[in-house]
Amino acid sequence: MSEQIKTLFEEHDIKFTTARSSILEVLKEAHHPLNYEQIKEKMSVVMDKATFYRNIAKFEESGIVHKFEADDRKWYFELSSTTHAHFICEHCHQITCIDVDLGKVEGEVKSIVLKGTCKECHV
Amino acid sequence: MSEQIKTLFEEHDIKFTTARSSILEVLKEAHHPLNYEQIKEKMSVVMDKATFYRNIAKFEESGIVHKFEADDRKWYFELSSTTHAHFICEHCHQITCIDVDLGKVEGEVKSIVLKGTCKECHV
DNA sequence: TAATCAAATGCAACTTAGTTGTGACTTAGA
DNA sequence: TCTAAGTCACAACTAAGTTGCATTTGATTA
Repeated sequence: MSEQIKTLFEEHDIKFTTARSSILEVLKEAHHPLNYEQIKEKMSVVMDKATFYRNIAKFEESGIVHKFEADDRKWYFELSSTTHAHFICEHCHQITCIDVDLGKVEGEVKSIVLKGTCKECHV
Repeated sequence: MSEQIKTLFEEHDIKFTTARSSILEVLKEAHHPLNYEQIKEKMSVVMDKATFYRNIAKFEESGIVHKFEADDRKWYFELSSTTHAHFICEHCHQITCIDVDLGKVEGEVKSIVLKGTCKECHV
């Protein structure tokens, strides 16, 4: 387990378990949001989906992980970082992180999701 | 039925039915996106959810209606108009339409969803 | 190191928005 | 009015995510 992840557990007063570190390990390696299925495939340990979702909920509560819905009725997860936008292509379903300048928006924005056709799929 | 809706059916070569006009009537009156339950409540006729979703699918195909997922695992529908953003408050779950200036984004953007805390809920 | 106990896990059953198959019924057009 | 193509209601289904509960695990204390 990486030092970075160990520190996350300590900072947020979360009990260490192999299941939890395995989830965070995957999210740390990925550089874009992943859903349950994708994370499951990459994880080194096998765990029940109930365990997965409960741990994700814990991470969310602590602000370690951020989640959002794409257009496929699935939750996508990523390690929290500065607020940035996600572009979801309706054709290839690829999710990419992008920087956008919103200008002024009233209220506090926590997530931004754009949908459409990415430049690869756009004719 | 309003002339506007009658015209929509003709323009898009969609067969007229009471179920269909009832759905569009509700969407026309609403000035923000609604989900199935909300539309059902407001509709003057009773229809099966299968009928509802199949008709919505038809409208989408024709580009009359636009849909997106909020953060509650439900689809929200509205009449298509110029591309604008939706702000979903994580506290009061109110969905509001807002104008944002995205600057340059590669690809073609069809929908923009912002989530966070609206100014009413923000302390 | 062993005992303790709150917290985490696995399993199975459940929830629910949305989807699909099918036979009966409408609608538009001749 | 008659007919074919399309639409409808009903019921059964799908699947991501949730919940209850008995068992296991890991941080803490002795």
